[in-house]
Amino acid sequence: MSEENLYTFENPEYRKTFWHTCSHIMAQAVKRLWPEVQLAIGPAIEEGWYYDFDAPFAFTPEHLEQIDGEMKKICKERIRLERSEKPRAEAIAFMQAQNEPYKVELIEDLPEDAVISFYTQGDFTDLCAGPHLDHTGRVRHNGFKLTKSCGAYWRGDSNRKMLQRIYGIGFPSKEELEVYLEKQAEALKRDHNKLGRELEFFTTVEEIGQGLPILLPKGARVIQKLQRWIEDEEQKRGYLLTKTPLMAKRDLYKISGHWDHYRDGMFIMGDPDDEEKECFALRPMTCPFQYQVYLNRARSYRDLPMRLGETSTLFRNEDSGEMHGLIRVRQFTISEGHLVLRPDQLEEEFKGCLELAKYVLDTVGMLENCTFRFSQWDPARAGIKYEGTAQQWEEAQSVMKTILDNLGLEYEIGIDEAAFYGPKLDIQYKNVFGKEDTIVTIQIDMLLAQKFGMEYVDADGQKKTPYIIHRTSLGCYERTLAYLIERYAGALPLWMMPEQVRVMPITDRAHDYCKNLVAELGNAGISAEGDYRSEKLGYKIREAQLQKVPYMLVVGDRDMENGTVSVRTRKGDDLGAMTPAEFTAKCLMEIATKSKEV
RNA sequence: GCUACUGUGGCUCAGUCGGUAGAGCAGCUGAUUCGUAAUCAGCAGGUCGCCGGUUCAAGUCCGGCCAGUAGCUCCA
Repeated sequence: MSEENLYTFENPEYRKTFWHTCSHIMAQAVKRLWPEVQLAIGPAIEEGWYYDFDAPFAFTPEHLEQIDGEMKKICKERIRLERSEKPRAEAIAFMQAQNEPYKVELIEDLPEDAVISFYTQGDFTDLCAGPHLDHTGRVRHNGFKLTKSCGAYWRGDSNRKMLQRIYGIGFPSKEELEVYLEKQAEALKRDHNKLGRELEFFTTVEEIGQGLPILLPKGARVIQKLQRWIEDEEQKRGYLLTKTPLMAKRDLYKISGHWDHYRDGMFIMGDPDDEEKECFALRPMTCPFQYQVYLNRARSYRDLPMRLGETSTLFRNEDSGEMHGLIRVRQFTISEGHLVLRPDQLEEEFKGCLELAKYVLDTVGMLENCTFRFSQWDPARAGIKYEGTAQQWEEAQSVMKTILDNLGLEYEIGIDEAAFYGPKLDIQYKNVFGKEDTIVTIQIDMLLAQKFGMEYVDADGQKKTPYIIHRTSLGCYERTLAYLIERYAGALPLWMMPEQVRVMPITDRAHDYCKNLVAELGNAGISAEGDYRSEKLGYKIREAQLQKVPYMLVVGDRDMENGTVSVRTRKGDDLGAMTPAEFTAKCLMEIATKSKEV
């Protein structure tokens, strides 16, 4: 990067520095307004910055306005930021004198030999590693905005005090800020939780409960199309379909380890502590159920790889604050699968799983926005969160690393993101708020086969323990539907739309012609509906457009005379007149190729 | 689970200082038959999330619960 580009927003380092200085300006403003407020931490983040405060009152929008006003003053004052260092004891004494206990704790936790640096801007000094801009005037008084305030635990620990976090975003100019805010507002219009309800894909009902959405006919139809496609695709790739129970006695979960590691996350029926009486739990995952398929009889090395697939409904008792639309729910259905393998098949099969996942995500148009995360264990939580020995974990993780590196896959590493039985490759997707969730996961498991006594007789006559891959292909259907709604702003590709064509007679004279057309399209496998209300054409078009119906077929006297239909797309393109046969062929072609056009 | 905020017909919202609920869209009925984003008229629709308290009187004030939103924590 050339010298002149160094100090521009193009440079991510500069951007972080800019936002970090913004966070100091915000902290200075808060301290000027309310000296009793204590400071925690205030970093730059991916988009903007935040600062955590411990205040004796709750920040309201009015407080944020006051802070904003004070920040503008600080920008105009063009205060220089000066770096300084203090020895450890002096640094602690300084922050104690300032009555900043959180800062004291931060310093105490630094290694003995750490350089402890401070940044001072006028009357405000903060513990900080830097770097920073040279003076506060670099931030324009109209180039930033405080976006929200909310609670956040001190040091991310839910057992410690909840502080108040204020988020902000800023740019070198007012115009850039406005462009950003405009883009944000546009993104929020795609929010599946709003659009999905408006378009009647799903709804929720208070009496049914949190995280239990009702899929309305349109949403149910989309999911049905996705499921049929995935089940067929998996069958082509050698998967065997299974159908296993939605619940089991606690005994099963004791074997799998879920009783010890996941009991709080399960819906339990019966008294879990009364060993005399039967106790059931709804399944939070499919693994131990699908393993029974393998265990049904003795297996030979010739049976492997055994690829088991199931459209599997799961139940997880998420905490009440976690639910979100269709993205985080308590009951959902996933494209679940388990592959039982010989060690020499692991790499090939893992590749196959990844290829399948990439193929389906690409087909639905989501792959380009996915990122990959190699989720590893945290040795510090061995035996608490994780089962198995360090040796087993090292082996599983190194096998996965080799596979990923051989594939040349770009990924980031997530420490302490693994499953309790093994490392994962998670495919992540961001919603309109920028929040990331796992859409697809592929996991290597070297532990559970042994727990369940799964074996195969190898060519040498010896009994051996297989490896297992846990994986999804399209992931959770509810979550995928949510992301599809956001990705396409509700205008899903033709092949998955519940209503693909709407036929619109201009006058009553065209009703019979249209009814015929709807029936013919239906026979050809195209979902079509007719709008026979005595409304004007513009009205019918507007309504179909708002409902994102891909094709509108307009039929008037002219079309009836010529034996044609006038075709219009939801994008607003007029494709002119064509014969019903021509239109049907065009439509069927686009459905068959799963086209993303229209 | 935690912090903050929100809850008025299917949807979007109004409702003053506490005085007994109002509009638009959607729906229904009728008229209209109109060629590419809203035809006109009429009708109907609400225990103001639920429970309790204060008060002569609560949509409005207070408490609890339920549900929703953002974030934190969690996410096999």
